[in-house]
Amino acid sequence: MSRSATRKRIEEKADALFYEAGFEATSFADIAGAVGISRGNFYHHFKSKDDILDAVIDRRLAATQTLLESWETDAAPKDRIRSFIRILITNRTKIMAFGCPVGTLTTELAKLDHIAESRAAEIFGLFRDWLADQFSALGHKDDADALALHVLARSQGIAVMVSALKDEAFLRAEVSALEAWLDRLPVQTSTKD
Amino acid sequence: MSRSATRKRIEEKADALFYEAGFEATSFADIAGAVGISRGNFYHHFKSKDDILDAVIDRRLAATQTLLESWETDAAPKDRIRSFIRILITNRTKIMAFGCPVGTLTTELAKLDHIAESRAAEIFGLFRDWLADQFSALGHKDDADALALHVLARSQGIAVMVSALKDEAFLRAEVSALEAWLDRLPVQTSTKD
DNA sequence: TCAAGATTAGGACGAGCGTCCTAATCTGTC
DNA sequence: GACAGATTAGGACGCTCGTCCTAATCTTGA
Repeated sequence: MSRSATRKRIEEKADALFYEAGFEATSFADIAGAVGISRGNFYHHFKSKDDILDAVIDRRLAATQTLLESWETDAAPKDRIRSFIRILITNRTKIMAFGCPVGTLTTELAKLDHIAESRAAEIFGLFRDWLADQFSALGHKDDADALALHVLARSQGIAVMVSALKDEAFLRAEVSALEAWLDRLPVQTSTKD
Repeated sequence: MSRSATRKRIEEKADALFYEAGFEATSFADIAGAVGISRGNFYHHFKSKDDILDAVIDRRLAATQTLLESWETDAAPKDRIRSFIRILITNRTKIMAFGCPVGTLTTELAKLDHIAESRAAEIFGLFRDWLADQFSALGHKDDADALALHVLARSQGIAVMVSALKDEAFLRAEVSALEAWLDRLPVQTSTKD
């Protein structure tokens, strides 16, 4: 198999395992077993475990970019923000089992005092900036960033609690509450210009 | 040193290390080094690593009970809930570095598929029930539990985001927003009886 | 004082970890 | 068809893990 194809398959499986079992708890043997290659073959593609983590974070950054761009088709900013909130519903099964992939990875890397922590947190940065753009478009130029962080925090809180409670009704109730908050948010048309 | 005193010291250090480095990443050698005893001596006090985890969870359950009881001195239910919210301010340094001890432990144990996950989640249960009692006292009998979970989720979200952002200003802003939400919550005096 | 039990230190154990090396196999080019 | 380089499998490495064992030391009560 070609170098790039194998690399990609390793990244896919590593991504899933880091999410479902955690970075520390996932061994080379686990990834190799999932991919179906030998342990030794690994170092032809990645020179260390941290190297795989970097690739996984790159992957997630790219996937996030693609996701955000796909929502640009929603004309109204509020609908775009709603698309973000709705991830919780779309991915509810995985979130109930393993939490949010972004939040849980940054949390784990923070405890491990891992150099890649800040890069993992950049995924939050993408969501943050994109959400802030939407709130700006709603006329909330001054507090766009604060509103973006508020939505992120609310979403993270729901993810943490639903993975602890394993309660889908709670998830749906809190998502509805967050959407209601968004609906109540006044749309300010620019007074100047 | 007496058996109980050494046990207690082990529990204290294990508790701190599980919080700051994670359960999986903390080894017996780490705990032994922190306590100042030999590795081998461990098994006179705890028969396995899971056994220490159980003791740490017991410790946290008891500490949570004590904390909740200490807030019973606040006469008004809203002040009691405010005491809960203010943990985020009080423990801000540790939360910024390591997240919430309850949320991060349950998240890690969920990924590890560890038997103790449900016991760790019981700590959330204590906060949940206590908060629900306070909302009931405010006259929100029907949605007391939902309101309790809402406050828990908001707090968890703040903890996750602040540990990713390392931004105390964000923490304070979100705590203020949550307190403002609490202030706006109508106090309903019972209509029957 | 001395026996009995509690507590301790230190190391052995098998297994698994991340890493690295070597040799075999595959793939594509002249 | 043969050679060169890419790709692979498999195992060795040094280390650390959780666990367990044994022997030494301390504490306590008769």
